[in-house]
Amino acid sequence: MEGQPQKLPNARQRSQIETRTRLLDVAAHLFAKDGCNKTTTKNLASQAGVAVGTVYLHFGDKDTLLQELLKTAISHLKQEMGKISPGETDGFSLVQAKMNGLANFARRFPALAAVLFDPVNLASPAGQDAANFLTKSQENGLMAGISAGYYRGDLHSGLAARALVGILVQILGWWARNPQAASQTEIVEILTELRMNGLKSQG
Amino acid sequence: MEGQPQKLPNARQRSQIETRTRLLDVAAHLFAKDGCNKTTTKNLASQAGVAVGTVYLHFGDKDTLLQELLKTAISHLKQEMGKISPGETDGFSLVQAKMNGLANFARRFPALAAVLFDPVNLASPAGQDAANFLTKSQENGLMAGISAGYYRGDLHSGLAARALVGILVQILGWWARNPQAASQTEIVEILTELRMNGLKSQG
Amino acid sequence: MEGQPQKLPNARQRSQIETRTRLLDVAAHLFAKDGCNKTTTKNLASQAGVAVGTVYLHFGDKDTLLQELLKTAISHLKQEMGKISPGETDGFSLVQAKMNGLANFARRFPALAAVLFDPVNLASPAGQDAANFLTKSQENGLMAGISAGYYRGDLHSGLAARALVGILVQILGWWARNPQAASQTEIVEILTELRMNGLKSQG
Amino acid sequence: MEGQPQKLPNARQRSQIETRTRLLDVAAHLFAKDGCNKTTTKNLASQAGVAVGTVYLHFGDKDTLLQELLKTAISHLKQEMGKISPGETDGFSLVQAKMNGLANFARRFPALAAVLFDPVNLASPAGQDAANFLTKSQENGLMAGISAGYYRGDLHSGLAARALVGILVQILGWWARNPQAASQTEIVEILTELRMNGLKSQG
DNA sequence: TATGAATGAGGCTTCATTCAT
DNA sequence: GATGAATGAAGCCTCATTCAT
Repeated sequence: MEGQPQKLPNARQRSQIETRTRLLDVAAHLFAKDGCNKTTTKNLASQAGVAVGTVYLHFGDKDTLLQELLKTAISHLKQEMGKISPGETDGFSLVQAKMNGLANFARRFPALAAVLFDPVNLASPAGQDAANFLTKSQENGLMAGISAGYYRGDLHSGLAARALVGILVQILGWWARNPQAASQTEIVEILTELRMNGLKSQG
Repeated sequence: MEGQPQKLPNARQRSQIETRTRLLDVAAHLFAKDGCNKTTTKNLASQAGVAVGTVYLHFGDKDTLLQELLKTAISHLKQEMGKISPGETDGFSLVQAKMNGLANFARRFPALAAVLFDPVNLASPAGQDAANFLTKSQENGLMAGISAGYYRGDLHSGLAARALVGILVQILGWWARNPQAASQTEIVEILTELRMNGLKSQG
Repeated sequence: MEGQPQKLPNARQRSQIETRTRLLDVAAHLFAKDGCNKTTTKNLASQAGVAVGTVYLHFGDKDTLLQELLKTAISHLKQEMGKISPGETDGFSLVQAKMNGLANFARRFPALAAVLFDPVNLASPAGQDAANFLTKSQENGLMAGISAGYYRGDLHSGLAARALVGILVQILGWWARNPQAASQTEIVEILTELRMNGLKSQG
Repeated sequence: MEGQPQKLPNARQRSQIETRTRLLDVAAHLFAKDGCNKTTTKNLASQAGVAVGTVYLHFGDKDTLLQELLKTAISHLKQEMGKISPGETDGFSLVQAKMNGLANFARRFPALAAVLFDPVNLASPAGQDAANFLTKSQENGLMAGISAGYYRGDLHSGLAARALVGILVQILGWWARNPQAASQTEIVEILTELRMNGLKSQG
């Protein structure tokens, strides 16, 4: 090995443990850019500097790779949401903090966010868990808000949760792909306002 | 002749326009059920009781067929929206009427609605027009509302329009596929409320 | 009929007997421009202002249509060659007269010439007759020339005939498609010279 | 293992380069026999003992495969022509040597010659390079001959080159497909004679 | 672990031809 | 004779996946 001429670092030169990580990383970026369906495993492999077979060695199939990606995304999202001060109990502040957590996730992991907030992925079999998590956590938040009196008691929480996920997918998925198109403040503001006050003027 | 076994009347016996209509109808249902990408032209043709070539005779290619479908959907949607009484000027009532128009469309043309409110279709080249129409009409509504003072003047209308489209796609697309899962009243209510008051309790 | 509004003359308005002629004419031009294989029967029919079925009514299939075209071409060619004065007995003058006859044909019927001198057509089953005619007539001319002492007695006439056909296909087929690129005089000269003296300088 | 039935070594056991070579070889023979258009990729693959995908793995598409074939043919042809003694300066001998080089190529690589001297291929987009090479090299030879005084100064070299290519396509293309129908001597003789003296008797 | 040539089912599209009107 | 919607075999190409090295 020491006799080898200098090369750009490729898969062999890097730690094997890194391979899996790099594959996930490259996959996140390609899936974010072109979508999972339009990203071929061959392209993914070559971008990652490994052979196609290696992808299958690590993930079994493309679907599992997507699942892993979504799992990772959810994990980072949870971590971000976990940073919210538990003292936050005021309705508006709490929602704002949550929306900020979501936006933080999208800003820090734009590729993962683009993959997570991609309706195609959420609708695929591999995305069931992620979709359920998003819907459930929205629904839980809503139900907690109802219990606490922040939200109307007659709210159809399932339906509302669905709508909220739609907003997140549309806004955060877009923002993750176009971070320069809006500031985090704007994103958090629209998400919070829409949830708390709708669009109506504060008359 | 009398000895011949009964034959189903084949496509050649049916009129051209009937075939085209049937193809659009079958395509709408298949695209609604499985998505455009997972619907093969062969399957579409056989479900419609015609040969593959017939699909291409009528639509040139799959993309054009999708476009036709979306055009039809938009046309029905516009028609439904056109029924709104022009006297409706009150903010809440107007929004409610609009949401009801959308829901009417989804109820009356569930397959077309499922195709129209499918993010994959809206993101495809064939869906550009439809996507633009949806976004523009949301944005126009928002700007009219701002002018009329119903909505906050500092609303980032592009961002808000995006969010609203996300809600429609999520709620109406889902409802079109699962009409039994919610009543039209519930759908209209959540759409209207979310837009006018957000989710917070009317305290 | 008299009550009909004026229309561009289409198949119905023209004599039915003309239909066949028009089909042959349009086919000649399309085959000349794009080749037989790239000309679809649908396109042919629409250019001729008739329905696809009509093509099949008149010619049975595409191959037969090509055959008819080649037959017509050969017929015109023969007619042109028949104009050569039977008194022409001198070797050079005779060849020149023949080459001029060929060039006349190509000039007067450029589309037919382009179809006839198209190697793809000559190689197709439908072109066997035409190919044989061309080769045979070249060979006959050569053998006559040999008998008359104008050509070398040890000439491999089959081989030479093949070469001559190659020249005709290449030169006349090209000229038929690009009549402006060379004058008839130049065409006749090169064909005659090549045959009589080769390319060698007259030293 | 010993219980396993004997298997033909499949493509996977063979080296990449071997497969590519075999594909080119089989393609050359099929294209020579039936023409490129009538050779299906499926048939090509099965004749080569590989799956369809393998063809596309190696060549991207059918056109590129044809190009490779033509490139190879030109390369062999150039090699053959390169063997001509540079001392050959006499007009007749030089032409004879060149014609012999061409015939050597056709004799040694009959399939490639049949593909190269196929007017359909030369007219296709993939054949542009090859067609240009053939025409150009004929034209160069002619212009050199004119300079050296071997050919008439008033020769329309573009037209003459066209005629010469026509002869080569017709004679060598045919001979490559029917090697038994004429001896190399005959081929070289007719090509040389036609070019140097035409067909007339040496009176 | 890693490789990457090979696989082959399956998708989209074309077009010569038919046949009921 | 004429029509033209319909047919369907067949072609080209893609890409997730496998497996011998």
